[in-house]
Amino acid sequence: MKNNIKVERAIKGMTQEDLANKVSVSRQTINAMEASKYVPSTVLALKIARLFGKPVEEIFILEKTD
Amino acid sequence: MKNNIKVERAIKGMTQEDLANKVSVSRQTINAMEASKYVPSTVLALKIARLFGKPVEEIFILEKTD
DNA sequence: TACAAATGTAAAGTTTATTTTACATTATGA
DNA sequence: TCATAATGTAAAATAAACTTTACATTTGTA
Repeated sequence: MKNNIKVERAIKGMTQEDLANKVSVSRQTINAMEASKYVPSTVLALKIARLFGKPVEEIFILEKTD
Repeated sequence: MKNNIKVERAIKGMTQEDLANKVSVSRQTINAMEASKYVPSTVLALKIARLFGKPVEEIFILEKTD
């Protein structure tokens, strides 16, 4: 699975820390997510999508290997 | 977070095991998810939503406590 | 009723998400 | 250039997802 968090965050002009605070996770979690180092929970995905005003499917994209 | 998996599964006429096989998890994982015993990963949520032909947000719903 | 399928549940184990702390590197603005 | 903000990264610890095995209960149906 890949994601567009970095792009959406840039559109909103937010830092990783800003986003982390808004969705109540650590900055490292955001950083690792942007680097696709792990798959976030559905709660986190829903919060991020809601914050960015886009559907989950537009931000998190399944890949063939998933 | 709550979810409508049980309802959507009934609409499709699938058993927990059917669904488990389709999204490559164990039947117990589906059973526990339906009982909201834990929050699934985003990959799993995307697979389930795709299978049901509905957006993630229609199947997984954030609550105030999230 | 009886049998089978479906569901519920539980415990132990493995894997993975997330936190915390800490430091190094990179960008940016005065 | 200097200072500071932002980002990258890493290791250790904790929490949570998910698996496997196993059994009990419920439900549908012949």
